[in-house]
Amino acid sequence: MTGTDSKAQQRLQMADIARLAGVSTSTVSRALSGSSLVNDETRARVIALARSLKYSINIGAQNLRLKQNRTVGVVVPYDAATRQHLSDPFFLGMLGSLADALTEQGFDMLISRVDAETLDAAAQSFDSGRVIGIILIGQWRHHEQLNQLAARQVPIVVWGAQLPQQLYCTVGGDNVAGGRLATEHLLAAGRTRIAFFGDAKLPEVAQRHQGYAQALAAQGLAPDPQLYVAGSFLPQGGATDVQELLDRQIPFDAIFACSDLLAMSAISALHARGVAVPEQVAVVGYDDIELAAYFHPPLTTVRQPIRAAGRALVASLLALVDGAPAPSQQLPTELIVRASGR
Amino acid sequence: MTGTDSKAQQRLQMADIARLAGVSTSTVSRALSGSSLVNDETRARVIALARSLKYSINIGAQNLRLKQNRTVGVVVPYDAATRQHLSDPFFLGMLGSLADALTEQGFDMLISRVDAETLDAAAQSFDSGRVIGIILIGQWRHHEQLNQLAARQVPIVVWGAQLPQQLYCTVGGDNVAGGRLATEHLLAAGRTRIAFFGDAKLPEVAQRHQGYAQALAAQGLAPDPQLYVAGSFLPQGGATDVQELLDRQIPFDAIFACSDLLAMSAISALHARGVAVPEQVAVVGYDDIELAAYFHPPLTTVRQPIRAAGRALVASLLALVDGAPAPSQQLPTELIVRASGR
DNA sequence: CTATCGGTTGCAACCGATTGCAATAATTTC
DNA sequence: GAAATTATTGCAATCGGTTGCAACCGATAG
Repeated sequence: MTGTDSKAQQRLQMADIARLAGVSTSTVSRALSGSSLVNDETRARVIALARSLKYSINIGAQNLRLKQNRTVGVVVPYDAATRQHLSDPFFLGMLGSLADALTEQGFDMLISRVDAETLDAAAQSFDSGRVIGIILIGQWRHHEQLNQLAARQVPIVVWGAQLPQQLYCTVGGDNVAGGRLATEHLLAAGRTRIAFFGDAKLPEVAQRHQGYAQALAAQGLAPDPQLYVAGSFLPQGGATDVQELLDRQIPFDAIFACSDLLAMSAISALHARGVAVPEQVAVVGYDDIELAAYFHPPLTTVRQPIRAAGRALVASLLALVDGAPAPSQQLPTELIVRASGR
Repeated sequence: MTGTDSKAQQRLQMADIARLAGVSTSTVSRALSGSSLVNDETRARVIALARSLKYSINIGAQNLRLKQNRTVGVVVPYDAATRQHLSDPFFLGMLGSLADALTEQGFDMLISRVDAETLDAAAQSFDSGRVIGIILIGQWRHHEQLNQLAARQVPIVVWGAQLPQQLYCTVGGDNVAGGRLATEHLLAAGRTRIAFFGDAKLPEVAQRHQGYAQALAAQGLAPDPQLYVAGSFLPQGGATDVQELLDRQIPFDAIFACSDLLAMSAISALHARGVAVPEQVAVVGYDDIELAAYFHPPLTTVRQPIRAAGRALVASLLALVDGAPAPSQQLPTELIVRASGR
């Protein structure tokens, strides 16, 4: 049996402290909450006793009575069909940043991996009063479901792209600008056949592609559909994408990859085929994960503002919970120039 | 204000469903829990009503009444001094694996980042009844504190190395074997000056070093202290380690790095200095993160059994919670041979 | 010596669920 | 047709805290 019930071992509770201190639970409660309605001497005695016994107030009971809650749900959708992890270090960074921002505000973080197809299940933790709101990392293709949740008044903030007719609040990087910056950099390096790696069915990628197209257009170039490769976000994605281009003998002199992982595996595949990076093919990634600077060659990439993102997501969610409006926002992205994109 | 209190918007509760269905809360409770004490027709009506209103039982209240709890705390210690993330993808993998294992068993996962120095704070979520037990990733140097928690009967399972006089339960890879496998592989490739990258103050690393020494000894070699470099686990760690060896002009023809991240950044630094990998210096990593296979050159590494680890950690914790003994265990590690170690 | 007052404390109701037990209605048995 | 049995349902206590209100204390004032 999965032992979740009481079991023999009694947990210490307020009544125990009260008995040992020779006062009522009311007094203990007041003493521990710092109410001015208790004698200083009594308070000191109670607090000392509680501390020495490592007594800690039962948060469940307290929340129930006070109708409050300081837990936020963080949902990471995953693809149940392939049972694949979101193995991108970018996600860990985001998770860490959220954890920092939430801790800073005194909130706990309940993580759930939710089958991307039944996103509705995520809201259950809200309906059951488990969490006061939900932060969702990775909007993927669930625009419609997210709208429904928002319409149901579920406080929810999503990391991703801002879309038309969107009822929910998003916080995201400026993907169009990111795509433009990356592409402009490659163009400035004299590259013209720039391959685009990323699945434009995902809103964020679509926006990056838009920036890519803008930058090309500014040089009087049109995106070549042959250079668009909608590989997956899996690590091996970049490698298979490269292979596809080479196999189909499509000439290219640069790659803009929609994640650093993609860029790294692409570079690795190029090396394996004897193609020099950046001499023959320049590569720009996206995210600026920590390893990017220590890759070979060091990765030129578009930095996502992870720390700011965590704070912004949390701030927006708390605003929503308070009934305040939380407008979607875009955080600035920045091109980090290293060797791979030259 | 951080909006955590009730607010105007009333949450639906059982009494509401009861009123709308024209029955008492007792009946609603029984209907929803599938008790045989309600008329089938009534149950159907109540369930339909609850579903259509998206009513979900308040878990806090239910837990209080039933004295149960299906939440597990996952603690990731971090270094408050440097405020640095654990940016290793290995951690994300572990987190994902834990999430899977816990979800499978119907448990929720509460994540906290705890200042590594005040690990005791982690136990607070247990003392307050928030979680039924704690899984800690990364034992670092907190052996003593962990022992104290275990002595206090806090159900806790740690991912890490098994140490003498240890009161708490650990689940870990077989680090000695891992270190031995890696080193044997390098020796078999004809390397003899094998540098060791990793801080042996960490128990897991110490064991890997032990395996390393064993493998050397089997060939009649002794570890050269000059080849031991206790760099940090940060991504740039490998780079600085390499630099140190080169600067001090210590000859070496191989590196055994205690994480793939370390290995990758070391390789990258070697490339930058014009040292060919694996021709001049062979490198073996540790963890087998997903990117390892797509690195250039593809990384030879010791695979940590992440999926099994998640399941084992959860199983041990649940055993502990049930009052059953949970012996520490070591999971087998495996050498994954790719190009970097040849 | 009694009324008043500020400082402390405890009683009891309540948060939203669950469940033993009693009450009621429906059904069976004699 | 009355008694006994069974099927449903609701009442009220309970989980571990919090808090309005009343009670109590010694002390000061009149």
